[in-house]
Amino acid sequence: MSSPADHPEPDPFSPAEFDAWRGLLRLHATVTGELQGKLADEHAISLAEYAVLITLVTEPDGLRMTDLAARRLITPSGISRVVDKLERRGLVARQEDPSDRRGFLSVLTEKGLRKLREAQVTHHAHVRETYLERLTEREQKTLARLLEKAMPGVVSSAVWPPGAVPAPRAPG
Amino acid sequence: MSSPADHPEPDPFSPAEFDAWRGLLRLHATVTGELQGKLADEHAISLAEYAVLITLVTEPDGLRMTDLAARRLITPSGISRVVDKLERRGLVARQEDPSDRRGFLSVLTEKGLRKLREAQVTHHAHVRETYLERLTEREQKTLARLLEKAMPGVVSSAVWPPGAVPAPRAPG
DNA sequence: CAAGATTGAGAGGTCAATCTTC
DNA sequence: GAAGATTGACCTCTCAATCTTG
Repeated sequence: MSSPADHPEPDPFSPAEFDAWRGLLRLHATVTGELQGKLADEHAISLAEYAVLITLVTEPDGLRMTDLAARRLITPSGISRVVDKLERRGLVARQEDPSDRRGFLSVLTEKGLRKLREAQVTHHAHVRETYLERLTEREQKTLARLLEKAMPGVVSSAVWPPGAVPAPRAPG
Repeated sequence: MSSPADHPEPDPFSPAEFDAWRGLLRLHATVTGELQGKLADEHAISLAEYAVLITLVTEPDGLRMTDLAARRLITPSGISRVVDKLERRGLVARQEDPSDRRGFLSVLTEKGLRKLREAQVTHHAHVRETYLERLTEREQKTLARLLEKAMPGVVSSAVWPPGAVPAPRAPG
């Protein structure tokens, strides 16, 4: 016969490690799971699509597909399909990259901007209600500082993973 | 013409809110993304499968499919398919629920326990290297306390969502 | 008829292969 | 030949429908 007692846990998590890991997983799954549903019901948009729109709104010149993929932490293949869907709905547009004929730039359209601003109300309200609202500003800052310490750059870096998108090219 | 300036952000996140939300998303995506790859390469197991095994190891009598789904925050449909895969590989077994002939219990097999213990080494090492290791025990506790305050029960509740799994039935 | 579990169809992602341009 | 983008094959999960038992 055999039981879990015969196969002891190798190098188990301490209680503090266990709580910090499980809490992160559960909170993330709960917030994003419900958020997916609300965005789909109220705005007919997925969380992945929302993430693409919110990434592009800060890039008036657009982003190359590969860079957009790196920012969203999905593959070029996956980005190509998300952008396909958004383009069919007129929320983003593909433009040829004038500096490299292999590349395409995804840019937010006027319609995409309006859609983003509508969806953002739902998004922010939900994230606040289920996560941020019960923390003081000081606690939010402490939490962000701990996340940054756990994985340097994860909060402070303008892009993630760091260095995925090069600094703006010097003119000429 | 129109530009983002004409569609101002409605009720935007404060810097503290923004950092706390973005840091959570990025850290989660980075840790779990790489973890998926390592578990697949080294143990031929997905993160969803690992999560099922780690859930069942604490339940010597097994869990009903619906309860297992609630614990893993996926649908009964999804659990049915994951358990199918694990059962074909002999890592879990389905047993008829003696108290309700509609139900089935998923139980961990001896082989599943061995696989879990092997995978756990990879899992814990990765989570420590990319997340827990740069925090002191005190910081890990602070982080867990903040997550718990943000979403009460998310750390402290033995099961999540709370109440998904009923207390053990009284004998008889 | 309600609840537990499963199945078919579809959405959304990955990897490997392909095409075009550097 | 390498890099950027896309497509085909496949995998996993969800939703809606179905089957069985309470």
